[in-house]
Amino acid sequence: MKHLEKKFFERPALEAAPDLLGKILVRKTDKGIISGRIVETEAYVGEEDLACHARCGKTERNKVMYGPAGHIYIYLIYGMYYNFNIVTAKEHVPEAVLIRALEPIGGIELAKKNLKKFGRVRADKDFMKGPGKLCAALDLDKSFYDTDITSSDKIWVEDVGEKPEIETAKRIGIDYADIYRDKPWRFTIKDNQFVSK
DNA sequence: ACATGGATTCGCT
DNA sequence: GCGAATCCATGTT
Repeated sequence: MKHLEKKFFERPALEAAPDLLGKILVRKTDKGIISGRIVETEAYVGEEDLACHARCGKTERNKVMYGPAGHIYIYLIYGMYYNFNIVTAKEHVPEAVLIRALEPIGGIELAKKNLKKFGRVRADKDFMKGPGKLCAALDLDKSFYDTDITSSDKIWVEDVGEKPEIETAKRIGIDYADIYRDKPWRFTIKDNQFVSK
């Protein structure tokens, strides 16, 4: 097992997003370790991509996307859920990969406890399915904004050498994005039950 | 200062 | 399938 290095993220999101499928996301808390296999990602590709938060240029909220690859872009959406992204490409190029779903591997009881603490979300078998629940289960919040995932000891990605069969689909929840809403920039592991709808 | 709306999820119809 | 919950960045008074 090796941790993904900065080099992995220093390329276009459209290449890094499908490559992250089958990798293991590991979250180390003071109460224990939670891990899961990445089964669903989406690519957000720069200012031209109308679904990307960088579509209106650099702002206080999205500035980390303009920074170095491998840093975490996490933000609150709809007042109650966090979304977890990893910045890709190079500095000044605002691209990122959204992690949408994990297949639980380790620390499942701890993850369910985190969800329960979060309150609004049920801790059922789909507890890492969907970006909001995923962040709640992993106890991720704004304090991880701009964390370097390639050097942090609290969260990292491991390469287990798996090459899953990949499917592409349209992205979710971006109906406003005009022609970009139909781009096949969502990547999933084929036939995996933990992929969200 | 205030109004607006979003890369979501749940629960009810 | 639709509305509510609910925060904060952003754009407009």
